Amino acid sequence: MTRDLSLKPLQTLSMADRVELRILEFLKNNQFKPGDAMPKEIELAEALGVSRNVVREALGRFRMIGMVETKKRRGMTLQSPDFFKGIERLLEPEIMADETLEDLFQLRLVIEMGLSELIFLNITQQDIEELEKIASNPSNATSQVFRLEQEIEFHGRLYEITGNKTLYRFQRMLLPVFEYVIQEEIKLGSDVKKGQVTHLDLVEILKSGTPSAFREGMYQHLKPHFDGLKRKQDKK
Amino acid sequence: MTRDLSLKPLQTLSMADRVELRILEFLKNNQFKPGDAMPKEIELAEALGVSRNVVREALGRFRMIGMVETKKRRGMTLQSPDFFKGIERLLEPEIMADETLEDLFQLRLVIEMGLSELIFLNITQQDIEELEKIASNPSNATSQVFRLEQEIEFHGRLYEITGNKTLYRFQRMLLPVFEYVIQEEIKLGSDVKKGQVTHLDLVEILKSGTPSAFREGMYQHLKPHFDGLKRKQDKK
DNA sequence: TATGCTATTATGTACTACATATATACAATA
DNA sequence: TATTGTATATATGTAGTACATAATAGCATA
Repeated sequence: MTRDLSLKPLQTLSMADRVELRILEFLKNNQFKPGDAMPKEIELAEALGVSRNVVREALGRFRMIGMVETKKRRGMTLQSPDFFKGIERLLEPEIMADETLEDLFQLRLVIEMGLSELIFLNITQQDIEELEKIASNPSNATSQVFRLEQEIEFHGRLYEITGNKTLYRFQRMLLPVFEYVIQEEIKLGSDVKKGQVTHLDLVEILKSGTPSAFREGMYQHLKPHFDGLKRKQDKK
Repeated sequence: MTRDLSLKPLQTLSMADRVELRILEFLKNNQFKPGDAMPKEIELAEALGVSRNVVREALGRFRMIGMVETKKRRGMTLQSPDFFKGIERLLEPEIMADETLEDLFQLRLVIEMGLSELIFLNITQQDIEELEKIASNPSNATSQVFRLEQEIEFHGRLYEITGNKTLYRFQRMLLPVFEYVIQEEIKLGSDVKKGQVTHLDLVEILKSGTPSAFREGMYQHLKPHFDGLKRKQDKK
């Protein structure tokens, strides 16, 4: 008879981990808000009974996402985090596992399909004109490189229009992944077709259409990518 | 005459920053892949001509997103990053700026609206049955707390069905924000109405409908939240 | 008033020493 | 032989000290 031996994961947290939690707790309990000044590293270290080293390691994580800002003599201040700031630099498609790449590629498609409501909520006449200008650029017809550039510019503008900075940063972060995956697809010989619905078509919908219609248009525009997903799925 | 004095931001990167870049470059150039063993801390420090301290600070950032894993005597190995692992712990709505909270709340709505294609691509008969079971739970009728629980369980299952781990983790990460924002809304007295389309309605669409129909259903289901966005927008 | 100097101070970096955990090998035991 | 115990080597984890660096504030100076 074999019993289940999975007793306990028993993950002992490192000092830095625990310090991280304690600092977070401290900030919450004392109702720190963005802009507030934080205690000095030494004070934290002494209060927690650990070396300044460990405190710095914990603080480094906060710094990484912009949650604390440090200036030389002035000390540290709490800030509203910018989650993607730190990650952006480390996102190297070449190093990542294929599954993660695939996940992020899909995530981008998902978000793009969901933007519609926010866009219609915030778009101005000027936005539409600018989008039209981008979409009308004849570079579209020439090389594949230029087409990719326009692709990025057009869709980037859509994110900007939402007025959601976090969202915008998020898509900026995903850009390298997107490009990388596309390039790999091209290398593997699958021809990346253009969708039936062009950027200009999308602009037309923005002029007089509904969020719902825009979603459908966007789906058609992205259809080649969705078809790609479908093919991969069928293989399994 | 006033000239433009904005010469240069002149952001001097810290040692740790530069070490971070160098290590990343090193990994890329040598085609490191997830699972590969990395050089020891001391080796890196000596090779780069910096203290082990600085190397550790840089490595700490990699560790934070699970990009390197360290074991005691064995050293470090490169892994595929899990971006949200490190961030998850630090995401404390109480501390964040309202704008960021609002951004993340919107982001969740956006993703939810965009899930449709992935769901239809992956859903199984069993998934549908489980969703129906969740949606049929009578707790729905009772307290607001139970309703929120079901809400989380139902939507969480939708993410799982996509088979996209990154996406699933992402929504898990956003959960506290979502709950927090909802609670704040309730405190402020705005009655959080239920959408016209219920979870059971959504299940029906999954049974025989199309991705497009599901998107529209989801919009109706989330409509109270979108209306909330609209109200805020109108105030400006 | 504007500039230059100086002292102060909190973070940034370096270095050393030791603690801790674990892979590996080998011995001991049944 | 297979399992368990023991020893050792080793890379990371933590501590502590010292100094470098940058930025603030105050005062002095032109």
